[in-house]
Amino acid sequence: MTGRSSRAASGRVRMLDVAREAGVSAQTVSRVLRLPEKVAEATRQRVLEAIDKLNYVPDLTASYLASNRSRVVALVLPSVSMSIFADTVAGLTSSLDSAGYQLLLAHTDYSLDDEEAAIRAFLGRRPDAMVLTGVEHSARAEELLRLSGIPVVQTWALTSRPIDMVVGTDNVGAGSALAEHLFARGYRRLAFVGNTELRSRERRDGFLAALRGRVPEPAVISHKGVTQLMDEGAATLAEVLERQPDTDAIFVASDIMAAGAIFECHRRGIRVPEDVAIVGFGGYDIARHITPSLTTAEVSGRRIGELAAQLIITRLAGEQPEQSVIDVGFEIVQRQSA
Amino acid sequence: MTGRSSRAASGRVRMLDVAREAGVSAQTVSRVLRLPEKVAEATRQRVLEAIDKLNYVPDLTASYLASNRSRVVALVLPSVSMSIFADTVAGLTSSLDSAGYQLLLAHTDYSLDDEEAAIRAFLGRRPDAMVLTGVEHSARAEELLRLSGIPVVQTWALTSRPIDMVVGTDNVGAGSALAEHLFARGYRRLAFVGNTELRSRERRDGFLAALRGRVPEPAVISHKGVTQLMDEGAATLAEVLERQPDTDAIFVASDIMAAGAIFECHRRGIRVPEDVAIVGFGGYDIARHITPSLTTAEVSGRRIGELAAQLIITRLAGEQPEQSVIDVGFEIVQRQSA
DNA sequence: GTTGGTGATGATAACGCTAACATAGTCCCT
DNA sequence: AGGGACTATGTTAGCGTTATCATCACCAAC
Repeated sequence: MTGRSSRAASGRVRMLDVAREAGVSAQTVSRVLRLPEKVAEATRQRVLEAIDKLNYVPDLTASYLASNRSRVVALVLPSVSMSIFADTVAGLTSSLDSAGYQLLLAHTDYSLDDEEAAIRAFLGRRPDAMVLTGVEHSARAEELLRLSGIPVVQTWALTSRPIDMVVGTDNVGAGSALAEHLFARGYRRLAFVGNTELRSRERRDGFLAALRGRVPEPAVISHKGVTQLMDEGAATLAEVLERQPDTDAIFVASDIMAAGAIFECHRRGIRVPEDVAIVGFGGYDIARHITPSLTTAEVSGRRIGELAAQLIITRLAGEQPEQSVIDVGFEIVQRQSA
Repeated sequence: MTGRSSRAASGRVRMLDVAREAGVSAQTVSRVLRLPEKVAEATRQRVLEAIDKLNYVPDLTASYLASNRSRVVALVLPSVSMSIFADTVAGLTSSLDSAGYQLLLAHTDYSLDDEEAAIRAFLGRRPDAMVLTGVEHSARAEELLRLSGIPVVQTWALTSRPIDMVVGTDNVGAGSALAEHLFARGYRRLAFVGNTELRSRERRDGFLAALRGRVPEPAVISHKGVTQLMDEGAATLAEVLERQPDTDAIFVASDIMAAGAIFECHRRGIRVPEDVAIVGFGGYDIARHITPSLTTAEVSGRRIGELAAQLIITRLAGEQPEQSVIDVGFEIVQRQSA
């Protein structure tokens, strides 16, 4: 048996093997897979049987090379301990799956350098589109994305000058809405707990701006950890109470951390909201379930994912979406904790 | 300008463009990328400058086609609302990233048919390895994986006959260990809450087997939902108490659901563990933080991910790992809830 | 000064697929 | 009966990379 006569060197079944089995050309097999309505019923059946018999799995890598469509969407997340982004991923995949796209995943550990590396590595896979978290990226990363020419969706935050498209919420607005909520309910000695990401900083800025001049300057605690959110919540609660013992309300920039803070209050015998009120951000399951239940700014992560998928699908179909900046909004949900 | 003379039809920068810019052949550019020590220092510098200047991003798709190595690892999870699997994903990616592999992700919604579809789609991307969750798969899926010839790691459960390799824990053993724990602490009117997956069924079987003949047959509640775990936990608690009002201890097959059950107890004024004791499985953050803290069987999801990555890397380096079945064990951690 | 080894680089032929064009057959209209 | 339109299928030529082998310059050893 010489050279490529049957199963090529790799030993894998190729389209040509299927074609021979079915007595047609490779192109017809390709058509059965991609444009079945263009192939006569009888031929199609024979080809499908051959595919089944030989356990043929088309090589999408080669398909990309020939057609320039990879049917892969790349997703860059800050962290894969993604309780926080799980809904977004779910919304994204459920929409993309049905359109035949697959998901390539990377995480950045909240570092712009790591993000650039991830984006660079992703571009080598020639994805049809890319989804990023946040709107803050290295200049080089933005340049590479622009040059790549693929649709790019930034998520969770908003910006008037997206790389391409953006689906998110107004973090500054959410921060000030929560500030107003706490102020209206009579809290005056406030504190903010968040991390160093842009989104968290925006919530802080909105929070502080809304309160400026009306209450004493709130304490601001910033933490860098990203993985053990509940632990961080517990630890920062302690820090807040040490730095500003008369604090009567805390805005914790994530529900998971806020839950950690509430649990720490339980352990210390601090009553929520009587001794200290707590509000969160996100709208995760635990906010509804925890006792006391958590007042929070709800954002639909799932909807962000779905809209991002929709934008991508529209663009890949060659159309222009109506808007390239979508604000999914937020809702202040009042519960027991504040 | 005719045909391929400079930037090909796609408009993208190819290796050949870099080669021309640097005054070398494409093969030399390829070598700079893959075997830099084989290229003279001066040449290498020129090539690197050209790459930088042209913003060249190598096409890994074409690279795969030529070299038969994709440097992609595919991961199939039951659900991407993956609070449960987040640690495994983290362990997996941190090990694989540094080895230069990228991660392709799909979810199955706990359906074997969906899993088969995901596996089939993945194989088309020609991953260098595949990681599955659980050890239960459709016959066709197993066949496709065997035929593909790539390393396959099944995770979280154990089996003596893996498709290829497996890293997990003894779910039956964990179930019976928790049963012994509850029995030793004097609980006699027991219940089990889990879902229909094999891993959950194994925990149930171990639990029931350990108790058989020693206590009245425990109530068994099975649920199918998979996304809103805390909601499920709350709902099934209600169901347990209705079906078997004198229940004094419940084994809930996942910490997240167990937390949901504890929260429901708070709401109903049921004291844990005085009125009803609760134990979970997993060892997630919330088990430590919730009040009362949750007694559970801890399994290191992160370690599962790391070991899976290690097995893959070993195999892709052409070596044979010492064991193809790795039991990461579990640890019964006693806390306040039982 | 020939031989042979070594190190750096280049030329060519795949890898498995699809786009684009080519061909042959069929049907219908005038 | 001839022409045009359409349908079903085949042929050819890449897509961007790397494996393999070839080439060439240089130097050491005899």
